[in-house]
Amino acid sequence: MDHQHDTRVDHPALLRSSGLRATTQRLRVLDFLGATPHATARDVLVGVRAAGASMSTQAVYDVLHALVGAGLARTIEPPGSSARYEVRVGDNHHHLICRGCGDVTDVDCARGTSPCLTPATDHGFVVDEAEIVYWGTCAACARPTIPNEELS
Amino acid sequence: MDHQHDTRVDHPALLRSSGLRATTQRLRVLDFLGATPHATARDVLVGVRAAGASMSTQAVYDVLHALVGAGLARTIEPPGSSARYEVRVGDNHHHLICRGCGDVTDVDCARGTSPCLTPATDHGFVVDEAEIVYWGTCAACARPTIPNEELS
DNA sequence: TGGTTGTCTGGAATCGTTCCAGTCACCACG
DNA sequence: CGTGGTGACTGGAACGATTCCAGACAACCA
Repeated sequence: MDHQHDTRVDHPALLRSSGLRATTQRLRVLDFLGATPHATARDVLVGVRAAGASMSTQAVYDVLHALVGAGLARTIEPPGSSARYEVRVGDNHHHLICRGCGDVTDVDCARGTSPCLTPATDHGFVVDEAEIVYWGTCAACARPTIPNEELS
Repeated sequence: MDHQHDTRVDHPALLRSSGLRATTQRLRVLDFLGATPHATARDVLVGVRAAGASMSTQAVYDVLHALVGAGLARTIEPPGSSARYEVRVGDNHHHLICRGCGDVTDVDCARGTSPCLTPATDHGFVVDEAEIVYWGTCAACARPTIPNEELS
């Protein structure tokens, strides 16, 4: 967990070059997302507040929407989970999602650029992306349960 | 749109063999889903009511959950859309989703059974399914707009 | 036929997300 | 550097999809 992350990115310049204002709130959110991939809006809210910012829920959503709209972030909406956000954009990567705990992990695309796959039949669609979600059980959930642990 | 659909399936027997009671409400929902793939809960509600049933929203959800739980239906949760339900289960098919109108279309898997793909790196996950969503523009949305139509 | 219990009813609640009018603060320009 | 324009945040409220809950109903089996 103690790895170098995007604190070296010039976030103010990044925002401005995307046509956005470099507000304090946006910088806080970008810092947080850089350190915490696949965070929910609530994760972001709690995280930026823990870092000393005073932001409302709405402001968090506003910031996230602005970032996504400018292509600096994107959303992942796993079934049964509130929306998650990541700043890894501009590449064609996919996700592993754990059926147990909901953990989301990036995985590089082994095939190439979008669309990395084409459907058997396109039904008249012009396909521009093939989004792949690998469902399974993560290492933590695959571990045997501790015998003393009660099943709910 | 005038095609034969699952009206010939013995829905009562299907339900009972899955350990569920063959209630009128469930039969209505199965009939509707057979005719209308990828329907939202609201679609189902409106649809079964149009067919003469008097059902509450909660009953619709209860029925859908029971069907999904018994493996007779499954959910699709496209981003930005409420949950959708389909009765095509037991095969490994994928979906085309239109970025414009949200239309969801089934597409057969060209690769085989689950998991039809494996990730470049599994990060410790035991992968059991690779879900593919082909994003693009459907034929209807790809048509040129009518010149008199105002852009909003 | 009657009893059991899964399922539906109908009102209410939850939660993630968005709306909205007013205030604030970034930043371009003089 | 100061200032005005306007994008962005505030704070209260609303919305919609979904779930909760206690009681009534109805499928089904003996």
